[in-house]
Amino acid sequence: MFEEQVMIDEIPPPLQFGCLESLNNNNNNKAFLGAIASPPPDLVTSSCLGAAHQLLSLNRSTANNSWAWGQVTAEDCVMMMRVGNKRGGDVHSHVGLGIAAMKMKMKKTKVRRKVREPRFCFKTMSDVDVLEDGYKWRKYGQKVVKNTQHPRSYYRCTEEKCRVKKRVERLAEDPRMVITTYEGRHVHSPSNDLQASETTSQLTDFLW
DNA sequence: CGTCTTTGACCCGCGC
DNA sequence: GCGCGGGTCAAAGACG
Repeated sequence: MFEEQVMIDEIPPPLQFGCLESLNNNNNNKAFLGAIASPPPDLVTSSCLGAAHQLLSLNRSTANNSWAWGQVTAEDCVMMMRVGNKRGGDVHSHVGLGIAAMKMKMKKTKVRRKVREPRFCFKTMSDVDVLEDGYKWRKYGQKVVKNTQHPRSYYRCTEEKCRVKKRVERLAEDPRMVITTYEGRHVHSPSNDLQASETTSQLTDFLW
């Protein structure tokens, strides 16, 4: 689940993060999650500035269907995330939330490295592959990945100038689980009515 | 007719 | 250098 992106030479102390919002998705078939925490200062000043706040981690609390405060390790600096879900009739239940732990590696030598967009992923149990997240996506590719039975789909945000992408694939071990990986950050607000109808839409500014 | 999906080809990074 | 595999492109087709 964790994606190795870049490494950190110095391991900062664990960071605290908290849940910004949590709704039971039985509530009108909508569920939003959000979490935020500060990136390690040394990352912000690094040449990997864009990636300094892309580390995500979230732990599900026990039985009350909410997202609890948790501790982020050096690898798991949480900035923010948002998971939207609005599809009448479809059954989605967020049973787990993964992290694309963006680990920054600041090599002492000058190694040219492709700058990667912020990226995170999460796992959702769902009948449908593409979860409604408030943004409009255009599919631009599909690929069968080795050692998996299910193809991986590639989507790009349809908004002009927005370069956010997402990958959607099903877990090989459990086809009921959908793994969605977002890459990049939206430069605009969600496009559909999901946000407008959301009672806690004031959080949207925080979230992508 | 415009928009979106499909799908084979192509590109490129990485490991050997 | 070569082959493999993941990611992207783009033409063609489907659909509303």
